[in-house]
Amino acid sequence: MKRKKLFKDKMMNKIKIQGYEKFSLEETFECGQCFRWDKVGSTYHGIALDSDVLVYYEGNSLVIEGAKENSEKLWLKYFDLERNYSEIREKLSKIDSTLKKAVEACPGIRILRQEPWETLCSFIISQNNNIPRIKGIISRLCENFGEKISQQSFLFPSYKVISNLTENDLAVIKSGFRAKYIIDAAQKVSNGEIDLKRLETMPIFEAREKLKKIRGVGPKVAECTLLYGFHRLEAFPIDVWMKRVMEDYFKGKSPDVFGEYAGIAQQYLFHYTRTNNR
DNA sequence: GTCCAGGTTTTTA
DNA sequence: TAAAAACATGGA
Repeated sequence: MKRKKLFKDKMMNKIKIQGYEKFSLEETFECGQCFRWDKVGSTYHGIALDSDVLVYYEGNSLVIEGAKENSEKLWLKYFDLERNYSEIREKLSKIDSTLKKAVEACPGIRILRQEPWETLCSFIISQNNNIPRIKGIISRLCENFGEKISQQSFLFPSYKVISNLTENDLAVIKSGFRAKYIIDAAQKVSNGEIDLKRLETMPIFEAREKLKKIRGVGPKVAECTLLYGFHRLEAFPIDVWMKRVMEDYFKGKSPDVFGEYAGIAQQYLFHYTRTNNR
């Protein structure tokens, strides 16, 4: 029985990607944009694109083990590997010397294209919370209400499913006061009040206002959702860390100084100050 | 026991 | 209108 499973694992579909430039799994997964990727030895285990996968380097290839057949294109998009980041890094480096340092400290970061609903829900959970606990809550949310896709893995539950739950049902995930926010978000998406499809292309200022109609979604969560869930690279989330960065290095300036890639600039700066202050 | 965590809502002055 | 306090939970 166990042997059979092992055999099956061995035969699992593997995708190999080459030709990416300065991409780092560690910098990308540990920069605070995602909560469902975990380091396992020298690999990362995660659930994305409806698959339970292991990703790692093999020579100069990036391997995605467990990916669906013919999903290479989707994974390229997921990791944003088709975008010319070296050009963006150069552009950003010219804007400011602190930003230049931040860029050089973690050039392997990519902004993932995560599922919009999962991202919205995850960042609602993130408020006034720490990363280990955010991960725990999300993992319990998936185990209790998501579809099981393998021995240990569950998909992120749909908004449809969550929209029919009560705060009491959600007690098992121990999200505290955030439970009612999660349900409100699910209901507003379910009943069409919030149209995720339209948010993708809507002018960003309108999209912000739409998202903030959800209880528990303020400027920070809205901005994170736009950047990580909708790949709106001009979105610029400001949390306690970024507030400090802005105070220290960009006093009196607006995020506009970072231009169309403000979100990517934010990610370099966020990772830079966090790793330097520990 | 107290403080804090990738904030937001509610209450208070 | 702006500034505090409250909000659940768990680890340090």
